[in-house]
Amino acid sequence: MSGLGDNSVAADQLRLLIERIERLSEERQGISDDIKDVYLEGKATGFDAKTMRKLVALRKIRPDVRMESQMLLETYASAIGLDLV
Amino acid sequence: MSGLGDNSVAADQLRLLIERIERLSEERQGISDDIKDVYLEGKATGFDAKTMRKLVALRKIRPDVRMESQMLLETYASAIGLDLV
Amino acid sequence: MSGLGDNSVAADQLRLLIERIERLSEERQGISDDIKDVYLEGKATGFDAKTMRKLVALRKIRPDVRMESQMLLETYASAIGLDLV
Amino acid sequence: MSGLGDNSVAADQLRLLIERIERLSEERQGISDDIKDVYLEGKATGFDAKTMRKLVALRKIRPDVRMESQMLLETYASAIGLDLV
DNA sequence: TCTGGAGGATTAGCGC
DNA sequence: GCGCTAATCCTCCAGA
Repeated sequence: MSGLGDNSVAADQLRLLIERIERLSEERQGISDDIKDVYLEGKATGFDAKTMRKLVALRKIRPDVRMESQMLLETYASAIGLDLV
Repeated sequence: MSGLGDNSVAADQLRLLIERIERLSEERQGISDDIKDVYLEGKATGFDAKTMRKLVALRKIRPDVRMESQMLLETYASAIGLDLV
Repeated sequence: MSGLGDNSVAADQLRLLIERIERLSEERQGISDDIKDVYLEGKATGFDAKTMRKLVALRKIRPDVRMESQMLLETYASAIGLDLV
Repeated sequence: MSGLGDNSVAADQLRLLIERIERLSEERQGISDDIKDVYLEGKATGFDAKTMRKLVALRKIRPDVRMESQMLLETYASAIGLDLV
């Protein structure tokens, strides 16, 4: 047998791996749901969800890198006459 | 003040929401890393990661729905002469 | 001047590049719309759009590769007792 | 027969639809390749591709909408003490 | 309105 | 190391 017939050791290993992944995926999904709830809570308090997402994304970037990117963008924008304000 | 000046109540609320999201996101990222590790472990044991992913995806679908889709696909494939085997 | 001030040569180059990209993007969007229309047409004729998408995706894969993947999937599915049929 | 057996009218319709989609997809892919080339050309001239992509994305947004979003972002950023500069 | 799915963009992993 | 492909993420839209 090639090692993957039913009940073989390899089959068991595979099943266990798949089940571990599924368990972890469920946990992750639960957290994703929690995150969604926080955004909804923010929205209910009057905050704009999209802007909140931008904030979170920006804070993930190291300040120096973020500012460097921003300056480059402003340089380019100015060059082609795009007003970022 | 419009409610979002520094140190205002709203500003505090916003900061707390953002921080909760960041904490949850970190947790989720940790789990994503764990999942990735399981795939790597499977790969190291000789399993094909892409196929494992397909398995996980298929198992998320209810059997009757999955089979219904599969039958429809086979009907269409046969109609245009595509050999699925 | 650093080479990107307004009206500089570099600024002109940048603007031209951006405009070319925008033109191409519009063309591409037009084609995407056409594709969407064909799916809608198929749907109106009674075909299932999702299954049509699967067909298109499958036909992009070389037959030997596709069958190889399918066989591997079936092997794995059988090993963990997942009924694909 | 349910209308999708080989050589039936429906089967022909399906095949034609699929083929139209494939033709359009090829065209679209060609344009995508062209776009990629323009970015490469820009990169070769010394421009940063990522920033160019940002420019293109920003120009797709109507100025008033873009500025409105930017102002909101700055308000939020200031509230939580994030320095956008 | 809000939920799910499709499209597009970004990013990570892989192979050359 | 870079370019390419594949996967994930996020946004947008259609449908309920």
